[in-house]
Amino acid sequence: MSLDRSLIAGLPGFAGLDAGDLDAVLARARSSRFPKDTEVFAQGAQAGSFFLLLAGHIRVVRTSPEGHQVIARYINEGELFGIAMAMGRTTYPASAVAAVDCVVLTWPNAAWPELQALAPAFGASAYRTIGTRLQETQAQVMEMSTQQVEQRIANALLRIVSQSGKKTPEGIEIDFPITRQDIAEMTGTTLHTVSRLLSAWEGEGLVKSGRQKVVITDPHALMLMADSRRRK
Amino acid sequence: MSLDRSLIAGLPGFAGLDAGDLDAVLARARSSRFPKDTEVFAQGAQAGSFFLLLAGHIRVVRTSPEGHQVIARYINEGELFGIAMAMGRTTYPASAVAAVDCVVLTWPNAAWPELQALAPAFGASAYRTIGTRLQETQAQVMEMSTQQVEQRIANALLRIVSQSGKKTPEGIEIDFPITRQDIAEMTGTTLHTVSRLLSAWEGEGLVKSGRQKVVITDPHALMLMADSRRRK
DNA sequence: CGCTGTGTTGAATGCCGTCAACGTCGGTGG
DNA sequence: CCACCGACGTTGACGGCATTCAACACAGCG
Repeated sequence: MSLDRSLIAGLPGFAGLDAGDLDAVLARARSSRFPKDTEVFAQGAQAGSFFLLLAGHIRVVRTSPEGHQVIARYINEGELFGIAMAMGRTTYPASAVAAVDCVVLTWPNAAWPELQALAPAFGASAYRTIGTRLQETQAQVMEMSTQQVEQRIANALLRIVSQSGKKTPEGIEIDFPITRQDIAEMTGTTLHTVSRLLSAWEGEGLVKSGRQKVVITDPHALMLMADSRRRK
Repeated sequence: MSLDRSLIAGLPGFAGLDAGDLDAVLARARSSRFPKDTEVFAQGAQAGSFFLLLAGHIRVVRTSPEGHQVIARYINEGELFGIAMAMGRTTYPASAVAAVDCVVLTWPNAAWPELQALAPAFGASAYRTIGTRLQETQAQVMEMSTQQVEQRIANALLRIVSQSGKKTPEGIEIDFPITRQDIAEMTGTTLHTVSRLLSAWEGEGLVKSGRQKVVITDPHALMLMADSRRRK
């Protein structure tokens, strides 16, 4: 058999399935590799499949008619993505780009009902995922409405490291390449402002940053930064 | 029987049900009236029920720990709301406040599986609703990232009238009371800025506004305003 | 060795938030 | 009926934060 059960056995959507069920789930899937900076799917394209990220990190990007880009979220290992179909959509609302080399499982939309039948937890888990993302996105709207750029960037960094942080001797590091521009597109600001802030924070010993790399050296101080309310 | 089938017969989630099924759906529901400015449910409260708005308009408000309020959306007649439960949540992530006198159907969470069994379209419709809201919220993030206040307000007004617009001799009117403050909380700005903008637009003949009232007199011109890109 | 992508930093502009004062409408109670 | 009061709305002045414009530095790569 080409795909090993252990790839998905530990995921919440497939908890409690026996070996045969897991094999049946995998039988409908195709595994593929996406090199860094390649698109898994493109915004506006017909949504014929849904995906599960086995390894790597994926950037979900929305592009406005005017060409502005916004990073809606990062997908971590083990997460579903591109589940437009479960939301009753026929096209993908955003593009998915591999932030590093990635391994992805792909199912055709037709497999959705089958997976739900095989794994009762699968549907619930998927819908919970969507619910969580709605929550997070609404929280982001609140942030953008009420917080200064400084705090939004601090929050964004903390959110990333909490999900994709790698401990190093110097602190917690974001374990995929991320540019100032990326951070700007996550927080609705410009790379200039991000650069200035990171430089300032580096001077204060909160972070250490380099080319496409950010290390949080003092998470606690950054958390203070994140919710020190400047506004009334 | 206390509730009439015609209340829900036309809604997408209950399409194609016969009279008996409709009665069964209604049998589990309770109808209640919420006077203007009363809460249907409160942010953070245990989510024991979900709701359908039969008549009126409801404001969904999120309040930050610091006391900032943001209007996440308005609920229109015929829409489900407070469906935290379908997203795997146990508390409501926002408050729902009646913008005018409202009539609301309430089901206990336990009725969710029953409704899905009775009306296969119900589940799909509900999940499509959540998907749509995720979409809209992400679009809002894009707006806030890339557009000026002026365009965000124009877009917000157009979105409202497209859903809750009432034609009048003078133009299209928002058919529930809405204050400058409300518009500010939808767009992440201040009531001062909204007031200035509306005054300016009134001078140019785009809108006519009064106390808790906004009428769009020139929708086309407002649409131009909405996506005239100032930024690069 | 030049080119492209990334990052830094300074200076100037301007949008929009903040502060402040006043005007107006509508409801309420004497 | 009128006076009062609170909620809502308007407008001006000021200033700060972040964008914009610009120039340079540096790394990686063909």
